[in-house]
Amino acid sequence: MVDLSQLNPQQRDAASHGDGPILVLAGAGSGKTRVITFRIAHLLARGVPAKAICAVTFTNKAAEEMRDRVAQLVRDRKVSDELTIGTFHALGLQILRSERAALGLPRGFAIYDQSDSLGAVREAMRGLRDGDRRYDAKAIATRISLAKNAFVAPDDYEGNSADDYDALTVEIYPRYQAALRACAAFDFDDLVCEPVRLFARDADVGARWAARFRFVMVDEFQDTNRAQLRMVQHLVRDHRNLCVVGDDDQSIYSWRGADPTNILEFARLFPGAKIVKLEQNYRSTTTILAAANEVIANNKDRHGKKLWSKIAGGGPIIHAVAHAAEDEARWVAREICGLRERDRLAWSDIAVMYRSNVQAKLVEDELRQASVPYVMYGGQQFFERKEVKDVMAYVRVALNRRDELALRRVLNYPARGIGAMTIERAVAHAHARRAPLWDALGELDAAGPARAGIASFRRVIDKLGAALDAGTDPVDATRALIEDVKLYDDLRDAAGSLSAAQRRIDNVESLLAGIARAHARHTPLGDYLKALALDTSSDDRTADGGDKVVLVTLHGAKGLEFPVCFMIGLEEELLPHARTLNPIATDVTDAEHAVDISEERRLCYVGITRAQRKLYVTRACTRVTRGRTVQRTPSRFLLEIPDDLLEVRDLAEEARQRVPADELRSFFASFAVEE
DNA sequence: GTTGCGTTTATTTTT
DNA sequence: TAAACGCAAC
Repeated sequence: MVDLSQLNPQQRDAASHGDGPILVLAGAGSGKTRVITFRIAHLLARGVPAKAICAVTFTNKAAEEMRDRVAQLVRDRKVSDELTIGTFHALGLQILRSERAALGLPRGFAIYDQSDSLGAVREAMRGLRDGDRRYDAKAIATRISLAKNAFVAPDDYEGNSADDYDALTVEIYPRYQAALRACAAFDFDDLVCEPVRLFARDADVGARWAARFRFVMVDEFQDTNRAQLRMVQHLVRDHRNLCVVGDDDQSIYSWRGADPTNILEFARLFPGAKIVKLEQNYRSTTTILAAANEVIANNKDRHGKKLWSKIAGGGPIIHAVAHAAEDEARWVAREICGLRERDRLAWSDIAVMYRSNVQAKLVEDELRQASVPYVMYGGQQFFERKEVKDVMAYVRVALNRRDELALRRVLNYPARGIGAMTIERAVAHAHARRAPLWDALGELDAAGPARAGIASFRRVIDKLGAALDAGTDPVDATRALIEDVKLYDDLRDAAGSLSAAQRRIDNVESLLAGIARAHARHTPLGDYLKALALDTSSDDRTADGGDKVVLVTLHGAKGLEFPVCFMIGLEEELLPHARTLNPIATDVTDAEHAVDISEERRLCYVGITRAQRKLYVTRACTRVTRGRTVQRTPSRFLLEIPDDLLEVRDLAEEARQRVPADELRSFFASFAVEE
């Protein structure tokens, strides 16, 4: 039996809830993962088979953590392995894969990641309105993605006809979708939408999946979009055993399609739902929570919660005011050094959080100056590793000749004399006959200057495909391909230095190692490639082993916690951000709709509640923005924190007093460094 | 294809 | 300010 007495009364109430819908409003640090894992363990103990339980998360990391914690609780790996725990996208993929026949899909159907799908949008935009090709494909891709998130089908898209991009999307979205289907490809959003459409289209399949799970749980429910809600609604259609956990006050992703009404209107969506609030916080001091509560209380449209904790101490929140942004960053760096020396903190106990990535630059400079080790979480797109995607493209084509994007990616890579002209002719030929590009290539093979190149391309692909079909070790088959196309020679030629070339070769080798591991697990190669597309966390950015200060955006900080947190740049136009304050004219919103800063406030709330013991909120009075020095106004959110929780530090004043000591210190420091 | 220059534009990001 | 982008020339 599971020992639910380890939980507080509200947690226990939620974890032991039986049949029917339940909404768990879990405040920051209130132990929501604990509730979900105990609930799963409790259901198992009650005799519910593991196969009948499904838990959905947003990230692979969250899914992994959940599975580990359940495994720890039930102490039976066999049982915990039978649970369905994964992201919405992984679940969608599982559905598509098992209904492959009903959908008429080839075994090697493709998953298009963001850059693949952007490429497909570009392709769909070709030829259309050729005169002004200055349209940004990314803007269209975003609209298509948002439409899919809102479960709007290609033919139903309307948008705002006054908006050029919306109007363009009306034309592009159906073409894009048709192109994907022609390639037997799905983008990330399709992984959620298409299963739902299949359920509606095919009653048998729909009934089967409605009966597949007896209990469904969804984490971070405030982040779900319309399409995801549809999927969940279907999965619990027949039994309504749905447990969702989330926090409306931490809804910060509506800009990418999350629909907070899902959590706000849960009781209406699922009549008779039980609602449990988790308000005891096990993370932060009373001071920090008081500040958080005061700030978030200014938002309307919330379920309403007041976090409390038993953790005392930590002192007041430090409100540091610098003259210039550079001074702010320098002070943060020095204070971090002070914390380590005075309070014996590890670097990794400390985080610096900011609204937008550009703000990190000044802090980075100062930390480097002070020799403080740091990592940036999230940051920019991690390097795409072109060479890995190239090899994957070859394999993708070998598994699915219709995967046009992959085909075009490597058709002339490494160069084999197939120029833009030839490709265009082949594409035109294929589209005219509504046939796959691969077949068109076969017909062009007989003539033209690119004849030899096309023939050799088809030969290597066919050879790889045949080898994979024949059950050859996929690593051997792929390695043979790499040799056939002389990939490593090309990498060596293209790279600037020997070490750069070696790194890229190593990247390909680690892909091969991954394929080998998958093969050892009896995972089919196609399945492994699809999983790889959905998995970004295996990249080495999560390598957080080292003791380093963490630099992270407020968005990226959600779900994390640190003993000491610095929230920097708490100024109007930074938080709340200028883009929220003055929506650009081309946007739909206008004077009639007052600007809504509630999501910015939630962002601030998320930041405050990351801190366990000590919180610093800092700002500057002047800052260089776009090459201009501008006067800054304190963030309105800062003013919402009661004064008695804050201790103000005037850094300009402090610096003036400290100048002699500082100069002395830097004098000795320079002495020591130069020897 | 790649380099270089002038121009433009400035959130947040996972799957 | 600075990086990302478009376009022209190699």
